[in-house]
Amino acid sequence: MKRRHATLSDIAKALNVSASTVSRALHDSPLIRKETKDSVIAMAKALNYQPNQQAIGLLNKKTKIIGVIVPEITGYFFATAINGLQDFVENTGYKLIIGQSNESFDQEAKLMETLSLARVDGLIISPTSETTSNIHLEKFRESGIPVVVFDRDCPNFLSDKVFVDDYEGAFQAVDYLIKTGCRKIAHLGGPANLTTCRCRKRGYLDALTQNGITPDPQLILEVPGFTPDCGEEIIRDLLDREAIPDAIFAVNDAVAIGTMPVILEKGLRIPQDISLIGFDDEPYSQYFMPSLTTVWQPVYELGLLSGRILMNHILHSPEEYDYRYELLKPELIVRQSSKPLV
Amino acid sequence: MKRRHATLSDIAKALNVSASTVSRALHDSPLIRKETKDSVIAMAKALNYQPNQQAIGLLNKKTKIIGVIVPEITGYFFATAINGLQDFVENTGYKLIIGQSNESFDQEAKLMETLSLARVDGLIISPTSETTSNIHLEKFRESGIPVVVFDRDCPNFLSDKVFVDDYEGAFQAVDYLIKTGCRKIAHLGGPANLTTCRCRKRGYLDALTQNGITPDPQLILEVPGFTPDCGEEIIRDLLDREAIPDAIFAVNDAVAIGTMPVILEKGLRIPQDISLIGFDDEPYSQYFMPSLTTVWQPVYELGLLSGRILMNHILHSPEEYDYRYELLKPELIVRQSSKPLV
DNA sequence: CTGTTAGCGCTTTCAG
DNA sequence: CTGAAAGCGCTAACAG
Repeated sequence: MKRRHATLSDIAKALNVSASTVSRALHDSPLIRKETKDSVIAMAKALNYQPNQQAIGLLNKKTKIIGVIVPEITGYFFATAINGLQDFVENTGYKLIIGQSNESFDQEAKLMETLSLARVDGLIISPTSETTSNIHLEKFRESGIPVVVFDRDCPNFLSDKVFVDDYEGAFQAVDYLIKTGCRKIAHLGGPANLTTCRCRKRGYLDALTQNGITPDPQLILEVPGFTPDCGEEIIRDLLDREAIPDAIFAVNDAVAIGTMPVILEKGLRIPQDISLIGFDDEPYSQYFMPSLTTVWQPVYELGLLSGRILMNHILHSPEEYDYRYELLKPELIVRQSSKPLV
Repeated sequence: MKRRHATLSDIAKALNVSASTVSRALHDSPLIRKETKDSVIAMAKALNYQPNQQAIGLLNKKTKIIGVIVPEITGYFFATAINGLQDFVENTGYKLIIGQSNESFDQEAKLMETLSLARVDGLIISPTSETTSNIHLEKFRESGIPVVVFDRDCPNFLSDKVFVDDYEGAFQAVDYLIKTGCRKIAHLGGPANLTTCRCRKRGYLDALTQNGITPDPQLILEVPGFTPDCGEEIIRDLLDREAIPDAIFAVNDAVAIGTMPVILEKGLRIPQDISLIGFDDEPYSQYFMPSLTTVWQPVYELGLLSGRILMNHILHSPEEYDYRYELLKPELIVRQSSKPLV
């Protein structure tokens, strides 16, 4: 049974008043007599009135929707960030439309097109590993829609930005490896186009050199993606060489975990022969054996803060706006896949 | 620099024609002369015209938004289902608004309120483990908004439904355990209010009895949630008893994985002393050691099909509608945490 | 082939 | 205190 939604004038007619009176009453305007208000409110409830957001939006040019674009949603990292985002946004009356770029620039551009059409009031985005141009973002900003870039940077694009200090996290991890006696530390890095991956690599390199170790190019590898099979594949190459590393710092937990079966299968022990450190602290990482040492990231906060900053920008959009730049602190979580400090 | 979005009449004015001509031209109406069309299209592009969905929606009472409510989004299961859903919906011009109920009935009800306010054209929902009443769903249906229930059933609620055959998956898993020589098979079941959990339990029970084994109530436990620590906690109780099971069938992979460290720590071997089977086939499950035997579910298809059915209902909503009921087939994936067939 | 008009549901002047 | 009227951007009769 399809019932039309009740409208303002439905209430107005039922009460023999005008639509504007009803509108004002519902907005608790001081211009309306108490009794009128009460009867209006009662009738609204009786008719199960719900204001039509589209009409309101049409009027004040707002959709109360914010767009989110992430590379993917099935992994722990972005799903958790979205979680934080949503928990914040929920209480503001805003809704989230989420799109996945699948690490494809074209899909990302297409999504932005869709979101632009949907007239979102703001955008939160983490770019793909293919994204090198900002034209699509610039177009968004030119039409006055606030944008927050999070986790992965879009260099040269001016906007609010919220990141995790990847450099610091990587530095700590590698520094820790060195302090536990490791010298030949390999790095399984991610796609070099991503700022996160570049930062982690820099952290790795700096930790080495500051500890008097010359980085060995042979030990610096790049995986094409962030899944366990990427780790599995690349570790086979690495372990087939004569000089085997005594530690591995992987770009994330998934890659690290992909290496574990191969390492053990070669008769090597973790951490006695090879220490292993990941990045992200995924929920499962502590359940592997040995449990995985990793760098925890404040992902939930990352999403939450991005949401807070965007909403702030949307609601009190000033003429002159100072873009924010936030850097959240990660934390090394030591478990069994690395040796104890000596 | 905030530029107003171009409107139909902007184009009309620039070309000295009426707004309706522009509208018709843009819709490629046969009533419009080719030259007019061309000039309109050119001008639309020049002004970067984007039709205002809110105005259109206001007119034809559609938002082109469909609401999605899932218990959570950070786990592999629902994230992947949403993935499938989104991949389908993407090409239809519809957008998704996703909400998480966090297994709370109140949050679920509140989300439905929000989605109703947002005037979504349809709803896809997997209810919480607390949901026992359908009043909120009924209200939705009464206002004529198509609903698809997926994965977890809302008994007695009439709508399209898409599930995985949990009974069948569980039966296969337990039958396999028995065929590999296990007799004392424990079940770590999930919240009994969930149809999925009840079906899995029934599959477990039937597999036992059909193989001439009397179920042992001592071996049938219930975990409060779906995380590894739930498994960790409950397995400690179980292994503290004198009669230790020779196999465990867990409600999902996460719970199964939570038990692994405890089992091994007690000096028991998997699968020689205890076979272990999970449910879901999460991405990491094959990387544990031993790798986890599990029941794979067609999650992506689950989401995709739910989307397809909903869109079909929305687009060709007939007067008389036969609700669909789809049951997708899971598949047992045998790995190292269970013994080979004898 | 094209223009005029009305109206989707709501808010907001401007008049009473 | 309340009503009438205009308009957000678009489409769909109804006229030419």
